[in-house]
Amino acid sequence: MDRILNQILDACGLADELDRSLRNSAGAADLGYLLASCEDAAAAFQRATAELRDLMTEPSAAVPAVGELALECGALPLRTGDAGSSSRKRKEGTRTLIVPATRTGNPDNPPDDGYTWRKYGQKDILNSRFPRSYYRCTHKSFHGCPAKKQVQRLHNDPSVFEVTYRGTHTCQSSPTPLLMTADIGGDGPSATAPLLHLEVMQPAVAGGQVPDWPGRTRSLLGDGRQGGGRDTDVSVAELADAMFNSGSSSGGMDVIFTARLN
DNA sequence: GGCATTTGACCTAT
DNA sequence: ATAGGTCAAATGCC
Repeated sequence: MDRILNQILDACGLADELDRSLRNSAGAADLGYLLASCEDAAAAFQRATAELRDLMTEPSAAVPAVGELALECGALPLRTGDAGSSSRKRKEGTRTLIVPATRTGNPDNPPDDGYTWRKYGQKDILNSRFPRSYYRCTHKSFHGCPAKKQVQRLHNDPSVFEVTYRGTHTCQSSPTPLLMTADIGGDGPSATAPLLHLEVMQPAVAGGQVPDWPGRTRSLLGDGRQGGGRDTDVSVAELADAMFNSGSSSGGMDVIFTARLN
C-alpha cells in the first residue's frame, strides 16, 4: 500500500509541476511540453490505478470507506483516512476538497463555493494550529436544506483550506447555471478554483445511493461568479474518466481527477 | 429589527 | 475520558 501511495504522490507531483509551469507560462505554454507533461502525469496515475486495482482484487484488500481517502495534490503530503490526527472515522457521505485560499479579497475567508452558508460553530482541533469552522446552508430553516460544510486550514499550509461537505442541497440555490456558463476568455482565473482535486470513493453503499453532489462538478470551475480562466473542465474530466474509469473499475472505486488550466 | 457571527456549554461517538 | 459536532444566548453589523 505504501508503494501505491508513493506512486500516487509521484503522480500528484507531476501534476503539480505541470500546474506551476502553466501558471508561469501565462498561457503561452509549449504544446509539445504540455503533451509530454500530461502524458507523464497520466502514465503515473495509470500505474497507480493498475496497482490499486490489483490490490483490490485481493480478497484481503482493505478498501477505504466513502470519504475516507483524501488525497492532497498541490498541497502534499498525502493524508489518508482521518482528519488531522483524529482517530475518528469520517461519516459516510462526506466529501473533502483541498482548496487554496482566495487570492483576491481576504485570504482568511473560506473559499466561496457558490452556496450561501451560515456559520454555526467553530472548534479548536487537536494537533492543528487552526480552528475548524462549521457551516450549514442558509436555507436550512426555509427549505430544510441539510447541507453542511466544515472548513479548516491545513496545519502545514495555511494558504490551503480543507473543505468537507456533508449532505446535499435541497434548496433552490443550485450552482448548476454557473456550471453551464463556463467563462471562456475572461479576465483571469477564478480565485477559488481547486488547483487539483481528487476524490476517491466507493460506489453507492447498499440501501443508499451516494447522492449526486453539485460541488463535485462545481469544483471544476471554482467560483463561477468571478469568471475568467480558460477552464478545460470537459476535456480534462473526460481525460480523467478515460484514465480512471475506463472499463470495469474492478471493485467499483471511482476516482475523479480534475485539473485547471489558467 | 433582522440576520450573521462568536463563543461557551452541552451532547455524542469512540 | 476525550475530542468532535451542535446548540443557543450574546453580540455586532447593516
